[in-house]
Amino acid sequence: MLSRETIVGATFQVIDTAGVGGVSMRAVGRVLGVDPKSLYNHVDGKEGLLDAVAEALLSTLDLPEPTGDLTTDLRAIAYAFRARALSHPEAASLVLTRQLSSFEGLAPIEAVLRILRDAGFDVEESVHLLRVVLAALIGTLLREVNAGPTYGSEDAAGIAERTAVLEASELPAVTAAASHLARFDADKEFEYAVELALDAVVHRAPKGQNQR
Amino acid sequence: MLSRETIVGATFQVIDTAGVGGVSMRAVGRVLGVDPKSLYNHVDGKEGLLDAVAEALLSTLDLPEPTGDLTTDLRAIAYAFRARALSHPEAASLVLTRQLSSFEGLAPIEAVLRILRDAGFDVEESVHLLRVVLAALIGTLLREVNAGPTYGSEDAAGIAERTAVLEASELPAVTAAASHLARFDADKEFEYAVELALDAVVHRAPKGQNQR
DNA sequence: ACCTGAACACCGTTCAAGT
DNA sequence: ACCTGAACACCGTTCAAGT
Repeated sequence: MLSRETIVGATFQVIDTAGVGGVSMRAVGRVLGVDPKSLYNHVDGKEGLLDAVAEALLSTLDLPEPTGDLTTDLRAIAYAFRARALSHPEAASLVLTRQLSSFEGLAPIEAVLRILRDAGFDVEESVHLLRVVLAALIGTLLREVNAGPTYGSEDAAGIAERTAVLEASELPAVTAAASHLARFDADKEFEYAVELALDAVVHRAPKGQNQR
Repeated sequence: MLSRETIVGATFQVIDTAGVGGVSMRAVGRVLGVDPKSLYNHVDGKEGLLDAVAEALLSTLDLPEPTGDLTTDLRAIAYAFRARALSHPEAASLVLTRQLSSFEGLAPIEAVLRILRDAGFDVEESVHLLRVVLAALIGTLLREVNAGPTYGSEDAAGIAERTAVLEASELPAVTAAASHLARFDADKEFEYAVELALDAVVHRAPKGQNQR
């Protein structure tokens, strides 16, 4: 018997081997040895299936226990989110890109709002901060998964080639920065982004609270 | 006679009426009254066509004249970028999402690096800042175009409905912030994001420079 | 240099009929 | 309640043949 769960599982299988672009009702049906049309009994078309995949990914995000320290707690959530998104790199763009309205997506939001509230932010500013920080996180992760492992810091030949291309532009600032632009260390970039975002949050925190 | 230019133009037509999802070689061919296979003489398949569209959008970004003031100049670029991305809202996700390697994409990068360099940042930090700020910008705009006009601040009924859904979650911090979470004013969110990012940049700027 | 006919191997989805 | 046959209206792309 078919079920929503097994269908989502089969979709992960397709995504892991053929990418999100490889997902089709027919491909998923093939994995399950079932007619693609049967899927419609459990899932709301292809869009609904992809939403279900994104939700499955988010729902297993385990939120770290809060310590009471603003930056420690926000940082922990950011890293947990990244770990989850990268657990199926090919599926990451789904979580990052879909407008999720399900309950699944609300737990992390609750966690972040609670931390900000405890740090003394008022509700309105908390929502703004939540949105900017999340956008920065998503933008950073999106670049990371788009760049792919090809863009790693290892591949010396690739770096040399990209440096050459950048220098060929003859734009002075680009040329001067070429060797840095050609390199991309995902871990370091993420760390830099998170620390910058945390700085910005702390910088706006009301005084006399527990953030330091 | 067909040309790359007319093909890209026809694709914009398709995108503006049917969204990115409506783009197909056949649909573009139909607009031009031409066999879809003919497109392959001017464009590298569908992927290449979408790249060309994104590049066309970026290439008409006109960069504001620098004034020499760090925040003024970065802010001007951010707003110019947004205006361009939103000029064809349905096409925005292409510019925001594609890994562009063309010359077109380098001009804005040159501009930003030059501003950061003039503010006294060293090359390595400039590249980091460029990447974080761009990621934040992209994340913010992606949300904006995904949310769509539906999520405007006008629609009182929609806001009420979303507030109710959020409150139904019974998560305390989400409930407390429900009325703010249900609202989304794209202009204000963008402004907040930009000012936060600029604060973060200024905060890291070497002293004794021209940023103030 | 450019266009297209023939051809191939794909898609998502509805709906009525079966169990 | 679930599965599927028949059917429809789509896709992207290659390659050889035409002008």
